[in-house]
Amino acid sequence: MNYWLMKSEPDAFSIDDLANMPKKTEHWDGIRNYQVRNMIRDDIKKGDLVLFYHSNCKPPGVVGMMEVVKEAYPDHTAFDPDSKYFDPKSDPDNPRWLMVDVKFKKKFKHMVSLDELKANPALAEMRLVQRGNRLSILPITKAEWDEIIAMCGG
DNA sequence: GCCAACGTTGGC
DNA sequence: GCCAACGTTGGC
Repeated sequence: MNYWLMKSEPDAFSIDDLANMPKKTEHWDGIRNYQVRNMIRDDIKKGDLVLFYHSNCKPPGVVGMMEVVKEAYPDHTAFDPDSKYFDPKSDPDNPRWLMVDVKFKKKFKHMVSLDELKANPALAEMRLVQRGNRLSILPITKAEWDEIIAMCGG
C-alpha cells in the first residue's frame, strides 16, 4: 500500500466535482509529464490512498482523501484532437500517456492549507513544500500521511 | 549531446 | 498578472 498526493485546480476539477460523479469515481487524465507518467505506470496500485490537493487557488491545500480503484491504462484524451490534452505523438497502438481511476472517500472537515503544511516541521521533507516542485502527483510516506490526517480534523 | 528558447506550473 | 523553477524542444 502506497500513499500519494494529486493536484488539481479546483476551477477545473475539485473534490466536490469528484464527490458528485456517478459512483464518486473519475479518471485522472491529462498527465503530460514523464516522471509522473512513470509513477502511474509502475507504482500506483489499486487500493492506494491519495490526498486531493487544490492548487492555483486561495488558499491552496489538501482538501480530502480518495482511493485508487483502477490501475494504469491509456489516457484517451491524448488521441482526441478536440481535447486540450491532445498529443499527436501518442500512438494508440503504443500509448505514451496513462491514467488511473480514483474514487472519493472523504472531504476533510478542515482543509490543511499549504501554509499549515509548511509550518509543520514533521513535513519539511515533503516535496510539495520544497521550492520548485512542479509534479502533479507526488509520493507521500506513511508518517507524512498520518501527520496530515491528524491535522485535518477527520 | 549541448544549450538557448520556449512553455507550463503554481505560489504569491 | 508576475515571475521563478524547471521540463521539453530543436538547431547545431
